Amino acid sequence: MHDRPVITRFAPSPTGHLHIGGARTALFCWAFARRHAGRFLLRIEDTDQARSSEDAARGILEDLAWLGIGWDDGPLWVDGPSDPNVCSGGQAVGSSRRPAQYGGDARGVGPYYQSQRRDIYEREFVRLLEAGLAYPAFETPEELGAMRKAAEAEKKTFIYRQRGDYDHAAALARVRRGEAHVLRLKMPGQAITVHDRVLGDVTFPAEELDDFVIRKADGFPTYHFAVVVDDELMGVTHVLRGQEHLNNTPRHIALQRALGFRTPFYAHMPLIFNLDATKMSKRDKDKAAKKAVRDAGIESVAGLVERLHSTGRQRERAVLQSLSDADLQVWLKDKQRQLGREQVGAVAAALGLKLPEIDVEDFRAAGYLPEVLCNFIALLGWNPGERNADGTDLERFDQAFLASRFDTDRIGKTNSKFDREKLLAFNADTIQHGLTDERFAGLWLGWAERFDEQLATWARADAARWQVASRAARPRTKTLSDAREAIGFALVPDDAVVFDDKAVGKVLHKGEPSGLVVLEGAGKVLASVDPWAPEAIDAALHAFATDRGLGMGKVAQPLRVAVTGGSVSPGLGETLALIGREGTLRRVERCLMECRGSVI
RNA sequence: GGCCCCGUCGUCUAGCCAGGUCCAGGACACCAGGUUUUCAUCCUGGUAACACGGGUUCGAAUCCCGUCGGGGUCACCA
Repeated sequence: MHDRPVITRFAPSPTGHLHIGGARTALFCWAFARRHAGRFLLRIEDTDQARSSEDAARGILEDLAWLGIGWDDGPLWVDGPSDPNVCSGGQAVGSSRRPAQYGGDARGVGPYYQSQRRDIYEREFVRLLEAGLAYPAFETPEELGAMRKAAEAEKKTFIYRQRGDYDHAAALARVRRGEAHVLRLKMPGQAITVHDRVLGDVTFPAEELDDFVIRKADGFPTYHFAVVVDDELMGVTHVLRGQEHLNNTPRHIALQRALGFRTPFYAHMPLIFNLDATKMSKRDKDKAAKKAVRDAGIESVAGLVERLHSTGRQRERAVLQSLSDADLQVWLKDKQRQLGREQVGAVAAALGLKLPEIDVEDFRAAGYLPEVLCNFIALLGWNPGERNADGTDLERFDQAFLASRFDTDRIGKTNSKFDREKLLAFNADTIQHGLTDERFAGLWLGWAERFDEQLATWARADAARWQVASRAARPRTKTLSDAREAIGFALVPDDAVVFDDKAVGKVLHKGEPSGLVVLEGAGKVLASVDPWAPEAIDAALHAFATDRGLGMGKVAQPLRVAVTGGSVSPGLGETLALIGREGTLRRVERCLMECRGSVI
């Protein structure tokens, strides 16, 4: 076993989007395989017929691909990320932006959907049954529930054991007659020790181990069974998974022994929680949205749509309108009731609410960069233990670094809390110091095309302007989604600029000469600036300021207020360039009129 | 409740396995200054932790035991 090539696997169940915790598990499995020149395998555990869906499976593949966590074996993925500028880590597809291709069945150990492997499981069930290592059990769920309750009444944990009068031949006969039944594994009655690479040896006493179900009444294998069989058949050597699985491991080992399989190496990773120590759950988003609607005192769909109107988002609008007032009421009153993902998103958009990010898709929509997200989650439970040249701890790294250093020996044992502030700082740092303007422009556009149609349209209308916008927004941007705020003034029609009273009072009406006087003079200078580009505009304005013996602030702020309505914007040259000469002059003119007309 | 895991600044962590160089280092956040045409960036400085109690030892954040605290798990879900 020690000389077998390393094979790790990530095995999500397709019941929803990829959770950030799952992403870390996948990343670690991927990194471990890379580090040991092995293979990383992806398997879809869809043995729960009721909850699994093909859509969810596809979504998970896409999330992984976006993160740059490519898999060697598994479902084929050739579409590639829909975002042409997406960063890819690890087995990078390179700067040529070819579509990524992951998966396939080079070793011939597929299929990788468990629902397609039922004949394989069946063979193994028969083996166990014939060897007397597994047996049919006929209790109904109701009966089991009663037994559990009875045990509880005695303050004991219910442990299922084979009945003393169990008769294998008779049981098999009942099965042949077609009686509903499950299959259970006969536990060996001895303590089982898990040799864990993170936690060390962990021993579970025999009394704690029950004869658990390995095949459900519907004929599907349980998770325990499928995972053990598939890991063996697919050659998995190292199982890295969350600590919540530790208690399952003795069962898996018992199963491996019964089936004559090898036991892989195990490494159970600590868990990730919210900052407030609650579990990171999809419900968090629904909760936040519900609270916001209640706090805003909104009771009808129309009330929500009205809020949305000002921001002009068509998609969210349609989503909201698909809701009825009755739906909304029921949702508001019932704590348990949850809205769909799209609906929650639309509600948040209407209220200008930032939803807590839980799934990979949430972080993507919020404008986090995939390589930053990977960097950050890698640090939750793992640390390279190296220093930078300046003596600080090395904590910023890319996937290539992870792939070259990652191992189980530096995985920590303690659970961690997900600090979004630090993630945000990482993201901001990468955007501001780790990207060129060109690359940022591409990433931002890719993001807009997926999440902000209005911005994307504006971007496509004028490529040169988009370059300026990117240059202006990048230094003030922490996530791709807030870059828009930095240049939002440019998307507003010239006559719709709203002048902030405070700003007007402070920079236009005060001073000697007053802001308005300076503004008028600056406007005249601007009329003849050529070319209309940031550098030329800045140069002209500096000359103007020097000429009048004014500090730059005295010139910049009145202009800023005149063209954006407020006192905050990117550099003045960029700000004016984005608005255009015509727009700038019109805005200055309009400001002069309005503010002189209403002298305070 | 049974079983299992864990316990260093508010948060992520380095240090622990091979006890002294640790009155505990870094990062994020926070606070105070500085640079700057606004904002952001950037620079400088600061506050802040070995859960508690016993051992072992010349010496313990590091080893042992106990207490307390947190988490996981107890399904025909994965």
